[in-house]
Amino acid sequence: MELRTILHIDMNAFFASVEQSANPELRGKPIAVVGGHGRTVITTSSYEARVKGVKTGMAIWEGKRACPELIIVFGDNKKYTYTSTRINDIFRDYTPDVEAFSIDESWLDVTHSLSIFGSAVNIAHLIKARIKHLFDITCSIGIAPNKLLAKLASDMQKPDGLTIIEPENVSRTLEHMLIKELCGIGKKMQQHLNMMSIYTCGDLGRCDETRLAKKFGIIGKRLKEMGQGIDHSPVIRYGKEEDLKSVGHSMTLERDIDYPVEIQRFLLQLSEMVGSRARRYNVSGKTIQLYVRYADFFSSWGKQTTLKQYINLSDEIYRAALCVLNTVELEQPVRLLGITLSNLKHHSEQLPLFEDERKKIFATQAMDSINDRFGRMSVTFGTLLPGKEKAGSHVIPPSWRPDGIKSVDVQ
DNA sequence: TCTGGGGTCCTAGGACCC
DNA sequence: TCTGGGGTCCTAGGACCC
Repeated sequence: MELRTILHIDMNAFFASVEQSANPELRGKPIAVVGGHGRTVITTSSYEARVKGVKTGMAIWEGKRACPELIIVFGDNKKYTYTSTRINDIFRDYTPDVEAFSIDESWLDVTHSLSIFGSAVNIAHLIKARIKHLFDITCSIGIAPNKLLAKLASDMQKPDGLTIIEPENVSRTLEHMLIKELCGIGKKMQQHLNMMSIYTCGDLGRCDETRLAKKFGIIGKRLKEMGQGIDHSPVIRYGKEEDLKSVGHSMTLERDIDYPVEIQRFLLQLSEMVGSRARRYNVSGKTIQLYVRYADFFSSWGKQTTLKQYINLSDEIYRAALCVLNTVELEQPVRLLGITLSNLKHHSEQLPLFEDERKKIFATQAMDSINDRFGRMSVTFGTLLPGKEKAGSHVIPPSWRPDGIKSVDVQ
C-alpha cells in the first residue's frame, strides 16, 4: 500500500462565518444561523456565541437564554453554496482528488502534489491564506496518512488549527484518544464498546477481532482497524461519486395539524419538492416512503411502498404517498411530514414516445425552471394556492454537498 | 415558542422462486 | 409428499454523519 498524504479541511462555524463576512456589523458578535421562522433550531453559531454556551441543535429560545445578546440570522443557502463551491475550486488548484464530505468539509489527497508545492504543510498554509483573504473565513486542517486520521486531526485544534499526524506518531496519538472522537463511532457504539471496557482507540485497536465480530458482525474488523488508525478508503474525486440512492424532503409544520385535507396539502407540496429535485437529477424511483412524526415529538413511523414502475412526476409521487397514508389510522395530530423517493434508476435524457407524455414532461420542466428562478413553490399545483401556508424551514444542513450532481440543488 | 433536515449503511424477518 | 438451501426483493427500524 502506497503511503498517502491526506488533508481534511473543516470550515470553522461555516454558515456563521459566511454571515459575519458578508455583514461587518455581525463581526465579533455572538450570532446564530437558523433555518426558518417557526419551530426551528440553531444550525450554526459563531465562536463568540459558542463560548457563551450556544450550541447547534438548540431552539432559538434556548440560545437566547444562554446568551441574551445573541443575534439570530436567517440562513441563506445560496450564499453558503456559492462560497463552498469557490472554496472547493481553490482546493482543486492543489490536487484533482478533492472529495466534499459536506458543505463545509473536504478531503484532499495531495500525495502526488507534494513535489510541486513542497510539502503538505505548505499546501495547508497556502489554502488557509487564500480562504482567509477571499472570504475572511478560517478553517481547521488535519494532515495524516488517511481520511480517518486526517478528519480526526482537523478536529484536534479549532478554530484556525493545523494538526499533523505523522505515520510514525499514529499509535502514540491514538493510545489515549477517546473512541467517540473517531468518525463513525457515535453515542450507541460508544456505550456498547464502553461496556466491553473499551474506552480509547488504543483499547479498541488491541481488542480481539473475533470478540468484536461476535458483538458487531461484519463491522467488527473495521472497528479494530479504526482503533489502529487504519483506513484504506480512497478520496473520491468530484464526478466519480457513487450514484445517488434517495431523494427526500421533510418539514416540521408551523403547528400540529389534524385535518386530512391539510395533511394532503403538505404532502402535495413535499411531492413537488421531491419530484422536481428527482427530475433535475434525472432519476426516477419506485419506492416511496412516507414519514410522520406526531405532536408528542417522540412517536413517529415510516411506511413505504414499492411500485411496479419508476416514477418522478410530482403527482405520481403524491398519489403513492397518499396510498401509504390511507393504509394507516393517525393516532395524534401531526408535527412533521416527510416523503422520500428511493430504489432509484438513473437515466440519460430521453423523451418518451407518446405525444401526451411528452407534453406532460415539457410542462413539468417549465414549472421546474420557474421554481428554480423565482424560488420554491412560486408555481405549483392548484390545491396549494389557497391559504398559501408557509412550510417549515428550507435551509440546507451543513451535510449538504456542494459538488457534483447535488450542485444544482440551490433553492 | 421545546427539541431541523438531508443523507448512507446495516440488520432482521418474511415472501417468493428455483 | 416431505425437507432443505440459496438467492432476490421487500418492509421496518436503528445508528451514524453533517
